[in-house]
Amino acid sequence: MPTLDRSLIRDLPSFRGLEADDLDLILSRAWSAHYPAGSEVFGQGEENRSFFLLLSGHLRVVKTSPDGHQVIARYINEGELFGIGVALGMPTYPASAVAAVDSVALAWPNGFWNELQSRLPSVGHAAYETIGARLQETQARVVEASTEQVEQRVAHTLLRLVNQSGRKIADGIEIDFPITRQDIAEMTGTTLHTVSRLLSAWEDEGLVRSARKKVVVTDAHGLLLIAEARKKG
Amino acid sequence: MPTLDRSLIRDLPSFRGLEADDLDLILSRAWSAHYPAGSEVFGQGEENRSFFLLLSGHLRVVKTSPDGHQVIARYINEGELFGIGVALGMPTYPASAVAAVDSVALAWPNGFWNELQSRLPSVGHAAYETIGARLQETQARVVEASTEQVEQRVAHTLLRLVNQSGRKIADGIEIDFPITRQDIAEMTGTTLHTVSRLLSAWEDEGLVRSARKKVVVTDAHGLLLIAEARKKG
DNA sequence: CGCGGTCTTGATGGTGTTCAACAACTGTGG
DNA sequence: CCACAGTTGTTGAACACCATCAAGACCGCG
Repeated sequence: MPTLDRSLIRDLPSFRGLEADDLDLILSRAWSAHYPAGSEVFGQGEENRSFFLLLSGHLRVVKTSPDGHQVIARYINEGELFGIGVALGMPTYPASAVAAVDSVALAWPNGFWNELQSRLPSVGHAAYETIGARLQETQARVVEASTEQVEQRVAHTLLRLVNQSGRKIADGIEIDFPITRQDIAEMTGTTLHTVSRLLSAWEDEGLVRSARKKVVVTDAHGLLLIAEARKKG
Repeated sequence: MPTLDRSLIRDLPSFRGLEADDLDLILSRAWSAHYPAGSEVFGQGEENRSFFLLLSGHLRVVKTSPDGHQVIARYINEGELFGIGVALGMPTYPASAVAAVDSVALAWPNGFWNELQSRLPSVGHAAYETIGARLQETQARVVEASTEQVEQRVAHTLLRLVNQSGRKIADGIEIDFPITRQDIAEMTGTTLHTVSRLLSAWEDEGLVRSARKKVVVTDAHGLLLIAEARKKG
């Protein structure tokens, strides 16, 4: 296997400002793997053995409830760490990670975590900030789920998706990976039927443009108005 | 101010196995404060300056949404760390902490965190495990909120409360602090009316016994059956 | 070309909110 | 010590939201 090149990770937020030696140390312990669209990087409940960094592609983080319902916890974008339960002492992965498109990831053995954290504290720090951001996002979702109507939740979710994984195109911002009505339903706790109706209505109002496995937000501000709408003062 | 005594923290999970010297170091940087029932330890959005450990009492962690809705994120019990956003690099507190009963907490300046983590890694490790457990719990709540009916969510919430903060009494397990229908509603994303109806029904079935600001689970197994009940196969 | 996956749209009904009124309890101040 | 106000809890009735059921259109792929 050819040695991994520093340029792969040099410019990522997690490794910003490291020396060439440090990058080489990190890469010397890493291996890379390709995951075809639809394949699983790790499964919920599996023993936590490695932590990862997504080099290219997009992953879906899916939690399956005891009664078989699927919930999409979040999407992972290029350059993000994932599967870092080792930083929180988790013995197993709490969710599955599935490639939404063909993806490439770096992986390290969990045993490397302590060494990494003590020799390059800035990397550990960055990882904990990532965790903090995700915790906040998860808590925000609890608040949304507890207080908002379906319409507002779907609007918020679309806005989050374009913020985190949006790609600017001619007439708006496109979600950068294939996403179905069912996927959006699993992020918002509703059904694909309701999502379909909402997207149709919003398309009529000129807020979004959608097609098969594709959503473009054409009027983020208008969508925000719906997301923030309060039924009662 | 009299020096804080080692016995205050010696037996807590976070500090298990530390030497007397280590405990003294930790206590030398701490101060303690009393919070009357209903008072705020810190407020959502305030600058994150300190982290805390609850010595006695119970706290409610409350998030207020932009449109004014309150959601109870969790309760803090005796011996638990809280307000440890510093470990995740959070600049402000993401929620408020309110004393549910008269409470006493130790506090440390955030600046002490790095020193603590490097000199006594086991404490840092314990804190990260606490964060991991809370993250998992929060994610479980997202799944519940997205997939379960109100009745199941309330049942799950009661079970979680008695597991985390239950006190065994003659005929069941009592939630160890005053809790209203409204509080339970804010933990489950419903209204106090619905909670009241459910508790009345469950009382008739002999699953719980409730009074003003008080709930006793008398048949945890029966409640679990409701919590796990699936409407559709 | 046929099949499976995706999407749309209508009709119907149930769950749980909302609105409303009142009862029970606690603490306070006269 | 009692009256009163504020908080907490109960219960009924009406309706809104959205899940569910149902049927079919559309699209891409093997």
